[in-house]
Amino acid sequence: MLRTQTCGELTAKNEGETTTLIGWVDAVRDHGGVGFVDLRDRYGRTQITLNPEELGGAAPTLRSEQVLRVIGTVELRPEGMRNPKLTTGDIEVRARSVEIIGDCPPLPFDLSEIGGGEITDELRYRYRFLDMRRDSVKNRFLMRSDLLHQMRNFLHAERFVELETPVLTKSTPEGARDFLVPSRLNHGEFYALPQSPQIFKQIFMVAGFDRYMQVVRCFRDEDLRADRQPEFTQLDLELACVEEDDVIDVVERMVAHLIREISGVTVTTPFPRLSYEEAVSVYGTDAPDLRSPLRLETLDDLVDRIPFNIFTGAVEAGGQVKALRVPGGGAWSRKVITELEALAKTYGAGGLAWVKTNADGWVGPLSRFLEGEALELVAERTSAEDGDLLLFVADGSRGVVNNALNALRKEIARREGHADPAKLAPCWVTEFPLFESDDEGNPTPCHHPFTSPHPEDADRLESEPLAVRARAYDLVLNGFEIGGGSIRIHQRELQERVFRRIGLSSEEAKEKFSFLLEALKYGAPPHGGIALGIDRLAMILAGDTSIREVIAFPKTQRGGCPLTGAPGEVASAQLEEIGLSISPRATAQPEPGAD
RNA sequence: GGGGACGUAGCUCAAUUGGUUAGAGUCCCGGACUGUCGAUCCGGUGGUUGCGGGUUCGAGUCCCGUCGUCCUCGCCA
Repeated sequence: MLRTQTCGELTAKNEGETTTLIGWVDAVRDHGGVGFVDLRDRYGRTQITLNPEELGGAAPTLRSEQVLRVIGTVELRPEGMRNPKLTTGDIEVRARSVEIIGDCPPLPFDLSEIGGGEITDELRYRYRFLDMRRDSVKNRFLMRSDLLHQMRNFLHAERFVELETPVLTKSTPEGARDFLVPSRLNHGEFYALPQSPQIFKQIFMVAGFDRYMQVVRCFRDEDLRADRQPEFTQLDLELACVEEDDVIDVVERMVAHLIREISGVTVTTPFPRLSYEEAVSVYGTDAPDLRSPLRLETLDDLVDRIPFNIFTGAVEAGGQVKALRVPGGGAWSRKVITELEALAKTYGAGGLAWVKTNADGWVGPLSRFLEGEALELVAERTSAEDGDLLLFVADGSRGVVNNALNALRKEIARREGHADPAKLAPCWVTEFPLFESDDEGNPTPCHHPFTSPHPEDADRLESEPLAVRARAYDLVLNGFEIGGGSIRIHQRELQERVFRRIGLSSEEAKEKFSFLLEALKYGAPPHGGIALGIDRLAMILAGDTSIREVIAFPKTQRGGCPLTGAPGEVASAQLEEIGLSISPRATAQPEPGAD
């Protein structure tokens, strides 16, 4: 080894020892006759004392982030010079040799975590190797490493088998847009990168592995968001001979264990469970943030007694009227409410109706319609009290009402301090519909086409497909979907009925999924599983609002990698090899000075 | 594809109603200093105001376009 200790382990016990350390220059404090260097590595910081005379006069010029190899003696610091903030703060290393073994130019940005403003993400990711030297960034990746380690330990102890699946696989018709990889050996044909290893893991169940796990990269070519990257990591699980409760049980024991180990927080099990219908009704979303106590109330049955034609019109059009009660919101200004209305409008709401109570009684634009009996009914339904604000969204589309109110509920939670990142509120959402209606009104899977219908509803698959519940469940944490899974279809006959229902002919089904259908013929046990989004889980445990913070080399919103510059053009010879040519439109650059 | 915010020194930011030579901190370079731990003090270098066009006597500031970053709607089985 080139070093005898790390920068985090020398203490008073090592007094008098000779040590050799290697680390980065964290700070230089030069006092002329004496100088100090904080040497930093992954494990900590150690103060080096420099005396120009003892170093033979010609001491090198030291600068931040150079890599130094220091040979010296461990000495106790003089009384009053100790630094209680460092574990190595009782000692210092008096250098007799300092060598720059990795020089470093002036830095493109300030690594100091104290003072200074925020650096733009693009710059941080372009110089991620520098960014990661900062404690706050480094610690996120150490945490993520612990998280994966704890997951594997837990699951291996539960007799899961870690198996791998291909990255070059086959494009499937459903779901997100695939990333395609051209085949050199088969011109005109393409692999697809997996959106998830769904079918492979079901085949592992048919093979009898019984309990499968994999930490696996998945790819979806869709637009990016703060919580979505084109490649992301899942913890993928599948179990044979199980029902919903078995999957839910093992996952919530694991998640409670992870949260305890990583965050030191105890969450009680079992986690709360809500049906999909209940979640949408009460929170306006299938991924509710249970840290906020606010609830939505449906007023559809009261609109006949509220003389406000926007409300009655919404219900007559097949939509809804729902209210959100904000305790204490009576004190909120018109400006704040206008901001909330603007938010609601981004989700397609025509406007935001509201009333509030203050010393003048009920005031607000809606108050002239809400009087007497109507007011009493609404106040009773929403449990409104003096000093409250009531917000109403009415629309002919239930989706608009729920999306807008979910956004308002989250925004209000943020403003009221209910979105404390240290609080962790997991829940399960169950009994999703098996299908939703696509643009043409045809049923399309809510989850994926291998999800088993609820046994009570299976006979309505053909007659009332949209009313069929699925044996699907999502794990939600602080308003983020961090996992989703289901009990799968393990009978070929039922699987073919579902394919038919979503408009896949038996030829198409055979073409796309013949390997699964084939496997299901050969003795498939009942099975089910789940996939957890590791990036999102790590993000929440780190208290962040973007998964980029816990991804080592993330992509920008346009899908670029600031570090490597990917994606990039390739040599024409490479294109020829795979039999591809690029259409001119895609590569045409406006020529400077043209026209 | 749509909406919004931002883009000024390597970095973080400022610049009054459109008005003189675009400033400060930090970094970097030089100097002073034997106990600092965000060392301090003195001096200095550093600018295509993202890019292109327009309005104007005059544009960092106003207008149009474009590029980039971030947030978001659509999209994400």
